[in-house]
Amino acid sequence: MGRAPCCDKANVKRGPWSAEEDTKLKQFIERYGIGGNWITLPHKAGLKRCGKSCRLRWLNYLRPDIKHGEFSDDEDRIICSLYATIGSRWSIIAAQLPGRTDNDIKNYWNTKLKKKLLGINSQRKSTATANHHQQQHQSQYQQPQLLSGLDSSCLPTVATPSQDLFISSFLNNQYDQMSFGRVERSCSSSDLIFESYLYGELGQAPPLEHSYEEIKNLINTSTNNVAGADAYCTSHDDHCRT
DNA sequence: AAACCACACAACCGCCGTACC
DNA sequence: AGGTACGGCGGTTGTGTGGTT
Repeated sequence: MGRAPCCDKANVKRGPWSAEEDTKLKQFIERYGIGGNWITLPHKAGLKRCGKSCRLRWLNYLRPDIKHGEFSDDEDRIICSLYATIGSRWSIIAAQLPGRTDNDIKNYWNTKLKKKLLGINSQRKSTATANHHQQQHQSQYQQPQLLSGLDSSCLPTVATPSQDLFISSFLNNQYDQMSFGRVERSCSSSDLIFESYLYGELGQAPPLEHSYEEIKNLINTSTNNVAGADAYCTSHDDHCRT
């Protein structure tokens, strides 16, 4: 038997929030706080929404300290560095970027940063199809824009059985537990550092122990290797094939 | 001008850990 | 000790928008 649903789905509004709902939620929380219970909050606030939906709306959009707009290069670097170390632990990554939410970072990674790493310009599918061979050529010789500009000090050291495998995994977020386990476990970075992330004791991305020069160099040639193995991301669907 | 397509981002879903009874 | 309710998380889906054909 599964758990009881958190709300009566038939009687709650779903989909995009209206300005009026935003105002109601914001004013209620500013006046009374969350009150320790998201499930009862919508009823108290006069909203026909699921408590979880209210929580998400507040945390990801309405909170006063939310930072909207473009990610800076520094933020890019921090995200890349942490992603390489701990994988898709968005909440932990978000904890290192004040004003950014896990959802924000996750979306940013999936839609922009991953492509930026791959050095793929956002091109229309039709163009991509028409220029498929040309793109393959570009992906082989074009340096990944982000990593080529990275300060190696911001990058973690990662020791994996196969560096090529790491590169493609890093780019595609496909960590394989059977082959090399979770990345933070195979890192030479200590568990202590990882714990620091967890408990938010560091106000900024911690100094990482070693240079990532080797990985950086590999990244520079990775698209060559990856494309050579026919394991590249298509420009239109983010799905990587091997 | 309309249809189509891809992208960006908001929102939802389902699972997990934990606190509480 | 076991069950329940809740918060939090990551993955996925839905929707609006703008560009292209």
